[in-house]
Amino acid sequence: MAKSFNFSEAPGHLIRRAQQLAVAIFMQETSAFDATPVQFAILNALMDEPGEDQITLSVRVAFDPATFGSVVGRIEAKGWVTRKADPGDKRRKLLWITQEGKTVAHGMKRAVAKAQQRIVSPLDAAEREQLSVLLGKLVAGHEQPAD
Amino acid sequence: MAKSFNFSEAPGHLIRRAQQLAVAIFMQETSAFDATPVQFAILNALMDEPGEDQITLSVRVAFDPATFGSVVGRIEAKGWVTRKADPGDKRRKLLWITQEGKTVAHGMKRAVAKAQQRIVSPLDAAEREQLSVLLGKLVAGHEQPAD
DNA sequence: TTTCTTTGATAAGTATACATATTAATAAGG
DNA sequence: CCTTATTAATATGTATACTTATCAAAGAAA
Repeated sequence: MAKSFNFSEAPGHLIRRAQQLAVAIFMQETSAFDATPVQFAILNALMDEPGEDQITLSVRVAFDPATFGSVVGRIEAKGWVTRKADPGDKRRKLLWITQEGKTVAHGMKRAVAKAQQRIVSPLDAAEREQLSVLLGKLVAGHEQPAD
Repeated sequence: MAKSFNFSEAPGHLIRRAQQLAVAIFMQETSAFDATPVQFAILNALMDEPGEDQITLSVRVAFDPATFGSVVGRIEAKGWVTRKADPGDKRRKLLWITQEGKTVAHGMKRAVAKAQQRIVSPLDAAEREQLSVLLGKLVAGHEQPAD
């Protein structure tokens, strides 16, 4: 006991376990749709900000830009989004959600909301609020500093 | 605003962001070693329970058994662990940490501990405790039930 | 303008995560 | 004892995540 690192109580381990659970629950609740959490997040973001370029959007949803392109390629292949070169800056590719993409995203909303509820279902209302605040503070605290 | 799902405040998103941060910080702090969080976790677990089989160990550290084998393959290639068939049950492969593996795991301990501290550094002592309790309750609450 | 730097995007390579299928071996039932 | 069900492990295929490299297009500086 003394020699090894106390793994199971480390914040990193708990966070990783929580992430596992969150993804698993999301996939269960949205199994009727052929979309991953990442794919839903992109569709969802594009409903608010149609015509955004990939980098800007990836930063906003906190996804790795390098991975982002391949994810977009997949949902583009499904016909949910369209990529168009920006006439003003030929480096940029602007993203637009299609009608079909909107239908999918809209159809998933209820299932996603239920998944989010299920994730925190072991906690009571006060605890859920606490957890959100703490995680929000944790994430925000690491955002700016070059730490 | 009304049409899209409020992504950024959803527990799933906050958990995912926290996980991103936790891994990034772990990798920064342990950059002097050629090991990932998963690889360290396996080495660490094997110091407590040498001679365990892969499935048992993967369950204990909450890793996917299918992925586990390939991870073990990589740290075996580095000479940190050894796989030996169980004479009593030829299906099972028992894992042993090598002296070299122990040296690596021991050398990483301080860096890993620092990483864990940095992860929760935006929170004060009371908040860290709260977060651990809440995440622990959340994870535990999803463990048994077939939900 | 010409060169230097930055930037959007993609490509390549490694490491996970997980579902599903397969194989070999063991356990259970009849 | 033999057929069936389970189980440990591996293999396959898809989907991320992130690093580094590369390319082309902009922008800035000289």
